[in-house]
Amino acid sequence: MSAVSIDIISDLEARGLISQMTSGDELRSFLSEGRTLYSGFDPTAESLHIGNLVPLLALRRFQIAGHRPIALVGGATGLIGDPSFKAAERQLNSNDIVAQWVSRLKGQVSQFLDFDCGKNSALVVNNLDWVRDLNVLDFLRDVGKHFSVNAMIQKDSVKQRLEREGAGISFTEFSYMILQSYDFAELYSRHECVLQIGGSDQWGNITGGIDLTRRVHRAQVFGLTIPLVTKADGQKFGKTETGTVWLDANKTSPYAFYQFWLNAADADVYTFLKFFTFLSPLVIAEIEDADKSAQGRPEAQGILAKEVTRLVHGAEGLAAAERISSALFSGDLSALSAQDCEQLKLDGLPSTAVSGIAGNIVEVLVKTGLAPSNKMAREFIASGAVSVNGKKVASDELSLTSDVALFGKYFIVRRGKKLFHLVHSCE
RNA sequence: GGAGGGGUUCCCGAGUGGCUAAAGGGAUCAGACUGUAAAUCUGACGCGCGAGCUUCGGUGGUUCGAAUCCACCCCCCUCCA
Repeated sequence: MSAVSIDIISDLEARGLISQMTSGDELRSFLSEGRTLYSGFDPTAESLHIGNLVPLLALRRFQIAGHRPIALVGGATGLIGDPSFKAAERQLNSNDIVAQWVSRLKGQVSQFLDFDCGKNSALVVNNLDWVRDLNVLDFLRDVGKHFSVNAMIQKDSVKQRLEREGAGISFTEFSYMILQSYDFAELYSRHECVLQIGGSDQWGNITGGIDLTRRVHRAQVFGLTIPLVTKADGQKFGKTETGTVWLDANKTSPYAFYQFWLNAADADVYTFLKFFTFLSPLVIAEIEDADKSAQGRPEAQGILAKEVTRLVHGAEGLAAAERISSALFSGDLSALSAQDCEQLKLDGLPSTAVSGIAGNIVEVLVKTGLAPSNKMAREFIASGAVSVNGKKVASDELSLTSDVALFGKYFIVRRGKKLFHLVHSCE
């Protein structure tokens, strides 16, 4: 491979994306030529979530810098379950389910990488392809022999499971590290893959792979980990009231996705820009300076939401998200066309179909989940928190009838500042 | 196996016969202020329009009346063996 122009390590450093790496200076000079690297994604759900985005985008960053990324989908490791820093043993998923998830993740992972750019075109692989036919005796003799249990039980990632009483760890999960290590060695011999990246919880598994590759192939390979995304207020990143923020548009709509980023705290937003966008650290610093000297609303959240939504859901997904957002939050729903209303539903605004007359506002609030009970619904109305089609609801007696509907059939019900629900009659 | 302590509304945690749907704090939600922020302030926070109804590990009991007393059972923690 040829020399590369971008010093990827410096870029990652400037973004705060490096947690740990093996032999730093050596790795840096090693990367002055185009190399092959990989990161793994285990199928633990039917979709990746925004936490997976950081290593995924890191692969992309390496690719842009001239290296060849391999996205490994863990069809084999996903059958075992990574115990790293997990408090308890995991439930095994069936072969069918995992296989299904693997094919979904392959698709998702692929949208972030370039598969047609010459020498550093990306690759997607499935470790089941080389683990499936491994036989137990060969595995124990050829691979297992290189691992010292004494060393394995020293790893931080499994320590609490070994020490905490009541938790425990099965042999199955304990073997996970070996399996992942084997991947690295295998990718080295198959594709000259010399670097593995991953979240900081993967350090133990990565160093395991480095050791194995050295022993089996007498080759030096490297590892680099990325910090976990944390929030300034100490809360867990990537969750909302409704749960995990997924990359799959069917699980988290582009609108909801966009809103998630738009609501990033000031204390987090510049870090997120560095982590989740390809804007240069310099540009991000400029944005930060501008926001600081200006008063009022900062620009950063808007830029972040725009960039990440476009990255994950494309220009169309972004357009939909922006359109819905401005319609809902401007309060002026009169600008919406009948088609827009239909579109809102498709774009992922939570919606409920009702037959005939939608009914009393209290019932509607409960039915749509905007209020947990009639009592609460009345309280929300009394405190002026509810509006229908942009008009504040003044009485519990309001009925949603066609004469107050948009285009005779749509009601955009709002509770509080940011919660919307589309009610539409279905005939 | 022996001795002690405990299980209260989402969480922590008061409450030891009526004034207790149950103090206080946290979380959450709403309103005001703002930037669809933060901080702050106000309010709500079992269900019911309401009279009222259902809650305090479980099941029975005492009582006009129990989260509070009694019996048995289940679970958790500490100390001893």
